[in-house]
Amino acid sequence: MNETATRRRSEQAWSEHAEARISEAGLKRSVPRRKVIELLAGQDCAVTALQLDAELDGVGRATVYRAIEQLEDLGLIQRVDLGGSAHGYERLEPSGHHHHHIVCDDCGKVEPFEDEALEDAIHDIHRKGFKVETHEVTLHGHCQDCH
Amino acid sequence: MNETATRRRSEQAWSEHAEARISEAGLKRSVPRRKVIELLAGQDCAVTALQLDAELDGVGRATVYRAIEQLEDLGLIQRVDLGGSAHGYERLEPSGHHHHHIVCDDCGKVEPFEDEALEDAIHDIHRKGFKVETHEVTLHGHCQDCH
DNA sequence: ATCAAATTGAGAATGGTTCTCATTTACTAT
DNA sequence: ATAGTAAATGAGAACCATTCTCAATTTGAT
Repeated sequence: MNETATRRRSEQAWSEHAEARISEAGLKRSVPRRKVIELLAGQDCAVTALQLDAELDGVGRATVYRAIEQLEDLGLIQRVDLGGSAHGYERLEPSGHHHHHIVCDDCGKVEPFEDEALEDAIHDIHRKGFKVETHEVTLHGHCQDCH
Repeated sequence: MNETATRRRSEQAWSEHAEARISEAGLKRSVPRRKVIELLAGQDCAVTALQLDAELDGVGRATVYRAIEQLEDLGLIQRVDLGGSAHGYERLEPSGHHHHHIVCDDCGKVEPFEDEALEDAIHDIHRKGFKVETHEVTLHGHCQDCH
């Protein structure tokens, strides 16, 4: 199985998972929200609310923002700060598998990366009085083109 | 020497360092910008542009934002995303000493933390084509009061 | 088919940030 | 000191991202 096929299966798993969680939470399965979920399912990295809105015909902007808020509250997506003015959002896989980001502060280019040792170090952090659910790591610097 | 005295000395070192870097960059030493620097120097954790503006009489909002942009470009402060609508900013010590943040996604409470092993893991990350300058780590979860 | 509750879209309102521009201030060379 | 010049400023307009409002529609359970 190639990479594209693997990703397609994971997308499907996530959107089904998301729809199921929506129902469990007592919310209805509406068409516009499903469109938002499907679009998020197909992204490789973070997208902004306005990017989603621009891609979705027949879905109001308010609906996009509302869907994002609900998905975030249910732990299905995560907000990430990639340096610009708008926030990005990306899937949280049920498996826990995820990446972090490296950002060029000059041109704004964003690349995802994964690091096992980093994950281990983060999982070893325990703070009294806090139950940690997710985490976000961003490296800032300059890319080759801007250096 | 107690903690307060240690911090006071570090604040002073930072504001002097910041003023010096401002001059080196060919910028003038203006009174309003100095007020912004002094106020940033006295903070224990991240503050927003609007918080700075509210504290500073006789300094225009635009000046606060301009000062923040310049200080960020010079690597003297760092922007951090702490979950709310506005961005926070905090000093980057010349020594490299810094903390990260743990945020309660329910009430918005923010606590700083430090972790040596985490820093080591981050410093071991190398990405071809990128020169990493700074990094940001945020843990999200629920605090005792909200759990 | 009926009903109540959830959801929606359009647009207004808000909050945070950036821009504009005429005036003031800081540094440099006299 | 003084004058010249470029940087910096404040007030408010403008802008972008986000949230709110509300009447109309859709959904899921009866």
